[in-house]
Amino acid sequence: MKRGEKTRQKILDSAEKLFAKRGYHGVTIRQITEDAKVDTALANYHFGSKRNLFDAVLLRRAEELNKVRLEKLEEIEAAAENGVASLEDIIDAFSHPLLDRSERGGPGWKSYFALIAQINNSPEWGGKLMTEYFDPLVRRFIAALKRALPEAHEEDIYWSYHFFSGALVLTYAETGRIDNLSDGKVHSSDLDAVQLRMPPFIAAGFRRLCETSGPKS
Amino acid sequence: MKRGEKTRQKILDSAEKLFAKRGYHGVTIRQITEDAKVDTALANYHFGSKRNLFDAVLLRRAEELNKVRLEKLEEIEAAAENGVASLEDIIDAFSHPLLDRSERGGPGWKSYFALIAQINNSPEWGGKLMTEYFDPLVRRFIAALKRALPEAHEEDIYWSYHFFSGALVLTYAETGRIDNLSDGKVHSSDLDAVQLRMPPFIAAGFRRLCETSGPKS
DNA sequence: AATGAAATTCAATGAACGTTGAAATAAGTT
DNA sequence: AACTTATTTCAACGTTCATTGAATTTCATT
Repeated sequence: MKRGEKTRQKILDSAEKLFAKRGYHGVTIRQITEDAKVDTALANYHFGSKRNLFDAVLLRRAEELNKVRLEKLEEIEAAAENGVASLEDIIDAFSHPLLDRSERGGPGWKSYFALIAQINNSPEWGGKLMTEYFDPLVRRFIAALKRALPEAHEEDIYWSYHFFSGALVLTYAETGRIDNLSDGKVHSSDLDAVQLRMPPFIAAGFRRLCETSGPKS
Repeated sequence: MKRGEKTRQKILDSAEKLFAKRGYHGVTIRQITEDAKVDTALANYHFGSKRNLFDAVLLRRAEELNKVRLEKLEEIEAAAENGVASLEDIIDAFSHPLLDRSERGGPGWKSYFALIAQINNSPEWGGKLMTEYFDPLVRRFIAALKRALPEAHEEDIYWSYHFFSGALVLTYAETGRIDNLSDGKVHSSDLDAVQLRMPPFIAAGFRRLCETSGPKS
């Protein structure tokens, strides 16, 4: 490990945690460096600017994420006899790596997903930043979905994916709202419960929309 | 209209627009009052504090929204012969008032929904604020869903609603990401296309999850 | 041990922040 | 027209912001 690397990682960890809680504008460099127990000036020394630090936080885990999701997709396609994976498997390959890391990857991953959930729905970052980090992978998944639903109109695939994406992102936002709504009968932190339910729910939606002629039927 | 009411509304309009674009912490009182073309001090004079102004923005349209959504639900329940509305109708009653106002209600409504989408997925506001403004209505809808799916386990209803909610919220966030992904084949601003597809997609998910014994089948 | 670069500390910068009090203006009431 | 109250303007408050330059310390390499 290089000389300043421990400091760099401590700053990234604190930035990740605080950005996840209050967003980019809701956190100051001073709060981050105080949480990391390092001098205020070190954030700018290591990352150049607050905005660069934000990008570094997003990038750090995005690469691993994209890699493992792609591997999972290729795996299930290789296992399918005709090279076309099932809808349920595609949905699982897309969501499982995220939910699994949020559930069992430690607090850093949990913060990371909370941050992604937040910026995903914001006009300031949602379009540009998310596109930059995740679109190549998503395009690959959509290609798989098209093969799994060969009769589908393209628009129905895109809207179905869009619904899927929204459901998934709200899940790992873990705002706890469903806990209140259900009076404690379900817990937003119980991502294993989601893993069980997301593929059948979403796959059924895809089939209803994409296997019939047009959205009305 | 009372004396300062025009100023109040101009401040609310500008605050709504700017908060939607960059979030609570990303906007300053000075930017808001400059956009509204009023003196800086007037925001504090009329609303007391920045935070109170934020709440006032959220509250302004929430009441109308809750009212019309509840009316729609009661309407379809009254029209159903046994008082139990269909899944598709419930989903439509929940989402249509939102999507319709975002599409045809003018730029203020569009900003409002973008703002709601943003804070819905944030830990800072998502749990507490959303609960405060919308939970009573959501509980009413969940009761209707339970009646439409009498065999369902409660947990499956809550998780299905959760997926529904995530899909809906991402829709009216309108970040434009789906536009890029589809190379312009679909447009995130085409909410009529969503109105057509959301009820069948979501209803199929509900049925798959809630009409079978457990999530695995 | 000496050297030199990298990392860290310290103090300070100018700018912008939310908020406020006092003065000025506008409008409704008598 | 005089009075009263609500609204608006103006200037400033103290605080905090991201960032920086210079001084100091740390550490790997000689």
